[in-house]
Amino acid sequence: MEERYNPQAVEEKWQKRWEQEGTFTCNEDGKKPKFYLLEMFPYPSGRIHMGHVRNYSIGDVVARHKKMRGFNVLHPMGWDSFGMPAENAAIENKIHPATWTRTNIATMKKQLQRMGFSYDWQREISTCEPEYYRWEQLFFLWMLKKGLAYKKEALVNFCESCQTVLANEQVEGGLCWRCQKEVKQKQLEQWFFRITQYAEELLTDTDKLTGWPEKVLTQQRNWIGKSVGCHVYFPMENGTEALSVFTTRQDTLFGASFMLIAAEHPRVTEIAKGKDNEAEVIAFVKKVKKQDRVLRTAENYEKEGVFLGCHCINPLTGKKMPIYAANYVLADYGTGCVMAVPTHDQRDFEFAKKYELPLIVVIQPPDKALNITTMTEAYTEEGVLVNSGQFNGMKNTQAMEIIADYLEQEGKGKRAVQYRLRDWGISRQRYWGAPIPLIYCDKCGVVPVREEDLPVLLPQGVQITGEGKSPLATLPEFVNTTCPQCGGPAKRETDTMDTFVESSWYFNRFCSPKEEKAPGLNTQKVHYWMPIDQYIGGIEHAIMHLLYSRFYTKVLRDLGVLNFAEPISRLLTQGMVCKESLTCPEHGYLYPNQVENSRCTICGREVVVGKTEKMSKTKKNVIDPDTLVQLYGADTVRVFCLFAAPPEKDLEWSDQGIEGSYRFLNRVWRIVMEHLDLIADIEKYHGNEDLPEPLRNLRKKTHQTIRKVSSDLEDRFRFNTAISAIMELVNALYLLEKSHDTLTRRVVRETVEAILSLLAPIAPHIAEELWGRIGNKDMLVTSQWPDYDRNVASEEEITIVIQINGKVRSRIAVPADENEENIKKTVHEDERIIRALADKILVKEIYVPGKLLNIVARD
RNA sequence: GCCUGGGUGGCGGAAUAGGUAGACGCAAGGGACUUAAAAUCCCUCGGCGCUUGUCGCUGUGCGAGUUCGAUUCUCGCCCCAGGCACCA
Repeated sequence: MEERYNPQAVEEKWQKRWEQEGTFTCNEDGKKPKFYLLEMFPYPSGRIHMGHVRNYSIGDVVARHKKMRGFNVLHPMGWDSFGMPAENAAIENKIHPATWTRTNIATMKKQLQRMGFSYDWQREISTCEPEYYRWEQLFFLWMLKKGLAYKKEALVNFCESCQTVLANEQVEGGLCWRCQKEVKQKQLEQWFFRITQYAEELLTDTDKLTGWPEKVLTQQRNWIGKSVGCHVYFPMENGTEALSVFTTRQDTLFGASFMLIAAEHPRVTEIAKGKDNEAEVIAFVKKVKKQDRVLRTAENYEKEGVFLGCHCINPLTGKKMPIYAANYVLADYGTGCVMAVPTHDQRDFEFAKKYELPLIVVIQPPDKALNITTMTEAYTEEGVLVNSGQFNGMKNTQAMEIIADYLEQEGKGKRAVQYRLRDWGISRQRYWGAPIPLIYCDKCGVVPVREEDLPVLLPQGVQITGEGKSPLATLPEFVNTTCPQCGGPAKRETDTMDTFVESSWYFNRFCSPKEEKAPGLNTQKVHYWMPIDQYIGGIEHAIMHLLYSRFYTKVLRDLGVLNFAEPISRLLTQGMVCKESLTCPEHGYLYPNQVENSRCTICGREVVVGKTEKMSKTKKNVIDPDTLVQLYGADTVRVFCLFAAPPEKDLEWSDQGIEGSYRFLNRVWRIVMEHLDLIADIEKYHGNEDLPEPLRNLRKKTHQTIRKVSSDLEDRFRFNTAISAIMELVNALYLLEKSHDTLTRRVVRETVEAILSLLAPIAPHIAEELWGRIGNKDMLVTSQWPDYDRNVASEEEITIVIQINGKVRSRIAVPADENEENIKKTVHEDERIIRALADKILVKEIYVPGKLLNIVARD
């Protein structure tokens, strides 16, 4: 009896071999072209889930394929190991974040190794270790020196009952997730990176990112949100400091009939001071501060405001404009003040109607006359200026520049560019992050930690309760220090850095993971490998992680560390693996294995099936691949993940179908074993003579499959269709009758080799095993990707579709090089076409070479 | 709400430059092999209709449009997902 496919044995054997031989260890020297392939490193949340497996299976196919294509491939893996879940685990299970994190890393590393991914594990990094974050602290100091890091007040979510700062994720419907009390906004001094200084470069460089998906670039451009307009100065009637406004609609300036200031803007309380309704204003400001920032500016959100008892002057009309504090204006965009033009802005229109404020039409549409008493909505289209003094009669689009010129001449305004992008707040009032290396001295102020004193280590002995101030602030031995400048007593900064900082430069560190000299990056090595040739990760990182990484790269360039401006040449954003979340009314989110017959296994209550969303530890809607690996082996899991959908598409998880992938690998195993004795010691066919038809067809299919799989892997990243094609080739091989004839054996050998080579990046273990069994001495993983012969792959006969008025009526088979004239002749001899055209008049014929002939006919 | 994507059989998906809709696989049904089961192999498989055919109509979220021809392009709508600056 033939030996059966035993994935566990095969996979463990080859994983050991690859490790022993250092197959995936790489270095800089070598004559091959370099290829840096990187997948987004995981947060070590506990166990690998299907989202990771999908991401890393895709990456591994590319890495192994590139290796077979002759590239010197860098394919590293590491851990984005600072973050909130470690602290949550500490609160829940009283386990130290470091212990929890390192245990998770060990587990997940084992899981990844069992998947057979081709990582160079010698380069493994973990961002929570001082060897990593010490350089980040150094970069912080350098950024501070350049003014790229600075401190300012900013709002945080604060729960007064827990006395702690909450992440957005920890606020559920405006309430604290732990105590259900109302969450307040609190002003805190926080550190920021001046990403806005790079806004223009980040924007213009998107044009250079030709290897990025357009949708990601569009999202980044919109996020940066450049708008071109003017600052306009509105003098106060009482002579105090004029209000400066940013507008992109200076053409509507004559229609500005009132002024709006963001409720949380410091100017609001200042202006209202001593006014009759000061108390009312203060109450309003308090109320708005509680409103959700996102909702507040929504189009259909109730617009609210309060009169500040004061006017400013329209600089062009000289008219008095009442000043209101409003909820739909944001303090941190533009100047925080907006000139309201109710006739030509919908939100201002609604506000004006509500508070009975004056309307002035300044743009007249071409087809109708606007009337302020009958208008039901703002007119936001183009038109001709009216009520606009010397600019009357101009098209509003033309008046843009002219009015801007006028404002500049008169000193009443200035052209200006505004970005929606805000500076990157990096302070976190948390323990499990990189400490910000600063010291506060009563005498010297803010003093940077001396470079030679880095790293500022995270202290170990800490109690994490989820309540009270930042954990570091509770440790006197950490907080109390001496000032590096004056030697007097001083206190350390107790905030840690946003974990996005670590992931903004880790790809550089992979190039010299053990570098101990400042700045932790060996320039020669980094410049050999960088930029990343192919980056692969979830679409959910389209904006923040990828934008921060681009920014940080430009900063490191300007700090003289790097010599390039963009870290990623080609980007593949994979869709998410989604699954519905399950919640128990008593126990919250549940893992799939905590549910039986739609009941919670802890308390027996009925579970609520939530919406389908990306797999995450928080939602517990994760699938652990281990059981699948145990059942079917890593190769099957890899094939299944790749076969289920194209990489960019979201994948709603269902384990239906994994049997099919397993069956396919079994079919591959069996067909090779069946032919083993016939093909083991024979050379593959590579001649030119005329073959009998079944062999000719098999060869054709073989070469077509090589062509198809090559282009699917290389150009299209369509692994699902690549696998389909290999399946078809395997099916074709099954249809061939076995024979001892030498020619057949040689052609079969060619096909089998092709199947195994094409399968090598996708299901590497089984391919490697069978490759050895058919008598190859060298490993498949380091062998060459197969070539195809165009002539062998080409079809000698093609099908031409015949349509009448766009509907398929017949098909004819013709030689591939048949000319149009002969095809038309054959078509008109086709019985079904003759019948269909019997009572019709031929109008015209459209011939698409090699594809179809459409006959347009009428009755 | 805003920004960005997506929607094709019972299911996952295919159709690569506007040109054969449903490749490949799953599930289901029928059959072969077997004492039996598993495994394997073969057949059927979008819907409706009939004269059961190399048949007709219909069909790619919904409604319109452009075109000889639209899953593909344009406009409007519905639904789903991602992001919205402290989840990573």
